[in-house]
Amino acid sequence: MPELPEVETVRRGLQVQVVGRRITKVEVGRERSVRRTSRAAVIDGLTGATITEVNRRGKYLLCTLDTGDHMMVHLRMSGRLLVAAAGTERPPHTHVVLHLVGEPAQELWFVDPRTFGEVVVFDPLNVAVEMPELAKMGVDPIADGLDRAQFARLLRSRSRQIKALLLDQHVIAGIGNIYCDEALHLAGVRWDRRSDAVTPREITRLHAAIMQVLGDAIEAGGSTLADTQYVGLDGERGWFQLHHRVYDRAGQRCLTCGKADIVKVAVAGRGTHYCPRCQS
DNA sequence: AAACAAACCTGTGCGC
DNA sequence: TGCGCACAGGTTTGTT
Repeated sequence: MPELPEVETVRRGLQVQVVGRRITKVEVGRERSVRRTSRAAVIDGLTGATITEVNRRGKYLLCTLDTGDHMMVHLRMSGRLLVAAAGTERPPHTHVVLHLVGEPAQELWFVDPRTFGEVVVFDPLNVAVEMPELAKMGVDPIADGLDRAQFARLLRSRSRQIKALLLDQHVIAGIGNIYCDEALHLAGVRWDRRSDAVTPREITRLHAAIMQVLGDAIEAGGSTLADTQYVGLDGERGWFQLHHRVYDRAGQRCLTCGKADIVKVAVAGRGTHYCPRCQS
């Protein structure tokens, strides 16, 4: 579910509401959410610790603790982080709860119906062993910055369908299905173009489209679809879905040309939305 | 190397 | 109203 803009929105919420507060108690319900390590490792690693910093790399949230350890949270498809007053009734599928000191006392909930997401406490000195995917992650367009020249080099480094390349977290980190389809549409580039055959003019357009879509979506607090799966830390909805031009609009008139209908096809199991007239 | 398909889970929406 | 199937924002693994 959450892509870079949604994760960034959560990160900003954590920055304001959770940084500097000590964790007094930790509850782990479903062990699957902490499967990378163990229930004990997460409870022992977090109890008594204070989160001093919250960073994001791609779709990974990385919290620095005053103990020297780091806490990684990945929301995958259905994960949510929520802050609520201590003692508030918890929603179904609340698998990890961090009790935060303060007045009033609050709790940070990790809620995840599909249980694809995870919470990991690890020693950053052992990152290569405990979180190997972090070392292999590609450039984050927002956190690291991504200029046109570097983007052009990434496109030419492989010969793949452009959509597959943009979704590959080892190449560019943070773009998911929604923002990929939206960026390709804005740039007028079809999903099945070869990455190394995109023209210089198209590279310029696609680079600008990616930066704009991600930036605008962050400003809008991400996209909250009809199922309301994604919400921010306080349960607030994002509104970028109101600006979607192709995602989840199959069969509807293209908002760009006003003449063709949006087509949806399956590409490697992912729904892919595009305008056959605007994108070539 | 690239492109699928399947796997991991649960919930929801749709057609019948 | 109820049932069964398809599908969902992600990522990994295995197979062509």
